Amino acid sequence: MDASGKQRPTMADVAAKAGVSRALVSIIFRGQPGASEGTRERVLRVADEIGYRPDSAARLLARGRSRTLGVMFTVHQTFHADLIQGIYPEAERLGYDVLLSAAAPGRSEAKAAEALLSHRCEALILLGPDAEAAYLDGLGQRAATVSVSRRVPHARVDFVHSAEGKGVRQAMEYLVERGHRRMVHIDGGRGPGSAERRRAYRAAMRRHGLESEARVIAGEHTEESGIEAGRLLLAERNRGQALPTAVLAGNDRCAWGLLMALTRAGVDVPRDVSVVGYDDSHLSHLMPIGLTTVRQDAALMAQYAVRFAVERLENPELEPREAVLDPKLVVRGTTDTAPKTLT
Amino acid sequence: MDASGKQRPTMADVAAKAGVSRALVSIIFRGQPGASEGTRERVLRVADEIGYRPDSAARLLARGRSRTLGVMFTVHQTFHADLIQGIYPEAERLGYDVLLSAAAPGRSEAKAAEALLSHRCEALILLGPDAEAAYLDGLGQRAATVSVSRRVPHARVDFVHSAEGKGVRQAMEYLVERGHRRMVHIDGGRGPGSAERRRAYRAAMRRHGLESEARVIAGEHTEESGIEAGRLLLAERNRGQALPTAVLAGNDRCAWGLLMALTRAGVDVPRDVSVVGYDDSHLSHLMPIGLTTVRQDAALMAQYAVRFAVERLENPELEPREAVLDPKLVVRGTTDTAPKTLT
DNA sequence: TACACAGACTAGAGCGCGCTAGTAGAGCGC
DNA sequence: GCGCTCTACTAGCGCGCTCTAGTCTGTGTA
Repeated sequence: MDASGKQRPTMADVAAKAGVSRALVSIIFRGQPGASEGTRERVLRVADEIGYRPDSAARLLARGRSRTLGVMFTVHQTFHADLIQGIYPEAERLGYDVLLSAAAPGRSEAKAAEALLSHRCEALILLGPDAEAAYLDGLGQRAATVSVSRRVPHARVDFVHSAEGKGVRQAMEYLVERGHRRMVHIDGGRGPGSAERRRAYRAAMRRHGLESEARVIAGEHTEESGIEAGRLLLAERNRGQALPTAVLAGNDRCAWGLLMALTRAGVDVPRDVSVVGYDDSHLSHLMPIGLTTVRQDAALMAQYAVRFAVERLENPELEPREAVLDPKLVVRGTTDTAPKTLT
Repeated sequence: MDASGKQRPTMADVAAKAGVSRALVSIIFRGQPGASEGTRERVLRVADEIGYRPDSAARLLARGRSRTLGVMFTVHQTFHADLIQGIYPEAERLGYDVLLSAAAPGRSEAKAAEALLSHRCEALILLGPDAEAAYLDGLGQRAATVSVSRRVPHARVDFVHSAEGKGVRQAMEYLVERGHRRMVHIDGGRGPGSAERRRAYRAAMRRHGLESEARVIAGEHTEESGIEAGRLLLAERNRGQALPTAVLAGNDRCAWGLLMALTRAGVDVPRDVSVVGYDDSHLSHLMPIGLTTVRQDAALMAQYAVRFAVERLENPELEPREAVLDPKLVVRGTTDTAPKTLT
């Protein structure tokens, strides 16, 4: 508006125009007591008129604290999107700002994390981090740090995850009850939670006397991985080997890929093969028949992550904590009783 | 390290410990000339020892400029993930920092954008914004703003998109050449680019004398939408109506949903129905047979977006510009010649 | 010897805000 | 009138950095 240029207006501008001191404007914008109703309204109106917005860099510099949470996620991980969606409201509720930084092919987690730190995030929430434990511990020393889905032993890092074992167990019980015996697991490699899921799968097979049937196909938490596993199984079938009657995928993305591969090859899911995912990422309920999956409550995990971060901020001496959320098998359309075949 | 507490070390600490002035440390950290090689090394070593990291809030406050680009995206839009991945390297190349802010159910685009602005982003890159043109124009007045995929007429906003018309035309030509006549379009509602795509579809149908066959099913750029359209078509078939021989989806997510719906119902793609997507988001090549789609080069679009933002920053007087990238039909496995049926 | 001049370094103001320590004035009891 | 409290407000320092305008050497030149 001013001919003076496009400089962004500051608190001083608002103060001058409203005929009060800078300090009072500050008080008003922080919602503190100490200003009369009339002045408050007038100042806010003036601020609005000249388009004033608080400068969070200055604000952040002035009060020692930034009240900002940094969230590191990985591009293309749909479950991360679910988590992010849950992080915003909880952070807002507690009066914290949220900054996002993505890891991607070509952009390491370290780079993403450093960016957050240099922007003065007080706490880091790492979604399924893949970096070395030593590095993550280092982050934990520098800021309140919460890891979601990935356990980081012996590190100053809080940990939020679902009870992977329980989830897998539920899925396996469900399948066994429905007559499945030839059940394969596509694992998630070194992805978050996959070690536990793998272990639980093996334990479940053992418990039902199916050790000889147990089979883990090495995979990842990606669609590619599911497709590849599907191709592998189909190739085996073409060589005369029987398909498994059920597949427990490492996560939903993997299940999704597998599903595509099987369905496109004319395999009927769930008639011929049952498929179970893991995550209940927002896509899972979309498919016409829906993906049977183990639900991790993203919103709740997000809430815990934010609270852990904030509580650690308020009390840095806290010992690293762990939140274990109970996952829950969500039965949809990709599972059925085992096909009647001779074993 | 110090018993004095966990205060994060500042430039003054480095200066004191290295026995030089704060100013010199600043010079060194900015990589400016004016310090001897020896001092430079020593200071950097000391800084490393005490774990000093520049505080970008203070830095940003001190120099007028933040050299930070704010990127607003929508959670769960896979194509946005592709774009983000492309934005980082280009921004880094030009010496800019990147901050991300997500719009999500429950978090409006305005909120996301304001967050970026208050963190002093100098420029905004909006990925497929959905807000009102007037609001976006407002943003354009306040910061260098680039919209990707969504045209914002009469607004102070640069625009990067692909030539939607061309892409659709290529797809339609391809289908017509292969004998398709009953071709349906699932549109993207008011999603970015969908108006143009819809227009181009209609024009193509007209050009081939297929006006009477033209049909647009209202949709969105989501998997749900594709599934729903699929259900609609299947329901029609069950009432005796013929399926279309080809479907042009509003984007890849929609195509993906449609594909699931059709395949699950026993419809063979591409034998019975050909499906074409739009975006070439990173999933499209994953499916076993791959999705035939119109490629928008995400990396290139990201580059343009970043450059536009930076150039506008350097020269605010610039008239709003538009980058139109040529899309390209990528033929994969979801399209085939039209089934031989009597029309 | 005097003087310019480069290179290496420093003093100190100021970025926009938060916050502590105040002040001015109204209202009240005595 | 005095002291007191309470509300409404203000002065001004300091957050950690950048940047302008220096100072202080040592060296080359007349």
